Amino acid sequence: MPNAPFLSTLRQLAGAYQAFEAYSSAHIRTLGLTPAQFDIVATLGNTPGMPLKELGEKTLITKGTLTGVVDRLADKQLVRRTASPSDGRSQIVQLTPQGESLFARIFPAHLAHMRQAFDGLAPDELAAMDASLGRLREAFAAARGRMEKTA
Amino acid sequence: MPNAPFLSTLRQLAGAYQAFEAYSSAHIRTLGLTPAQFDIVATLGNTPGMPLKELGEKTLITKGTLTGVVDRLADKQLVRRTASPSDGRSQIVQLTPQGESLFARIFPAHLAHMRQAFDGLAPDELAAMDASLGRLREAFAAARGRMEKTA
DNA sequence: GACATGTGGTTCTAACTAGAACTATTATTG
DNA sequence: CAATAATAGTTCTAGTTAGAACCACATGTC
Repeated sequence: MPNAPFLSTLRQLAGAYQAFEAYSSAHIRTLGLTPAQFDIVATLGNTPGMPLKELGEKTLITKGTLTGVVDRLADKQLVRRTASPSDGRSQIVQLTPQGESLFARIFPAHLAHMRQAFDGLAPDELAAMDASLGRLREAFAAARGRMEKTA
Repeated sequence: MPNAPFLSTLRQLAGAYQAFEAYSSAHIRTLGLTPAQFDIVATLGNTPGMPLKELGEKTLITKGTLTGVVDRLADKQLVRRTASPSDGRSQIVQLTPQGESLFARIFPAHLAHMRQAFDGLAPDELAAMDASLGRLREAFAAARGRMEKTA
């Protein structure tokens, strides 16, 4: 076990993410959305809309999944699809008026809820976490790049 | 945006976890298992087996999900359920011989694969990440505790 | 020992998930 | 400009996911 110290880091990463997810999504569900749906509403808020492709990049949701999530939001009248004028393949997604008003109501509430979790953490500690996590992501991305080259 | 520095930390956390998941699961799939299935085989490896409850705690998989994942592993003859002698409600899960041999084959391979991602990271940097992630998880767990008390 | 309460697992539902195959449109290249 | 390759979305499949309702066994209390 001690000969693989990075395993501990992986467990911590999974544990921290899981704790975040549990804390965040419990609140989001009380607001009537799933985490993925909230993610999309939050990303579209205060924007004129964007193509599905861009939405997928920002929310880290892959395109096959995204179609279904957007479908359900459209069923709820929170979101609308329109054809892109510049690209015949592309669909622009934007909030409907109902979507906008939901965003205005729940986004600040969720922000406040998340802020509470950070109460005990000092700003410089946050900055250190930011940096650590960034390097961790870089490491995985770089390793993935090496892998794909080999394969 | 700058008035909520913790949002950046959340994005980094999600991004780092996603990158880890993508890197890890791409490899696991080439080994013929899903990430959840690998998690269970890895947890049961080198143990005499354990109740579903304990397996769920170690893998962070909730019990409703766990039943299905174990079912599929049992279908593949990698895992076996036996009734607990001490508790009539409890099911002990353990690797079959095929499961043991699969574990012996793929676990070291996956460990080596993961180790590559940490190539560029210094040991003290790893230790710092460990500590940061631990505090982050604590913060969410504490906040969740406060939430449940209020609700 | 009856009765209330708690706990381990399963089942059910609705949703998310990645990945692969597919369609339609756009870009590239000879 | 025709053939080819690339890209945006959708569809399909198999699996994971959380949460709630449920069942059977276990533990507490009186």
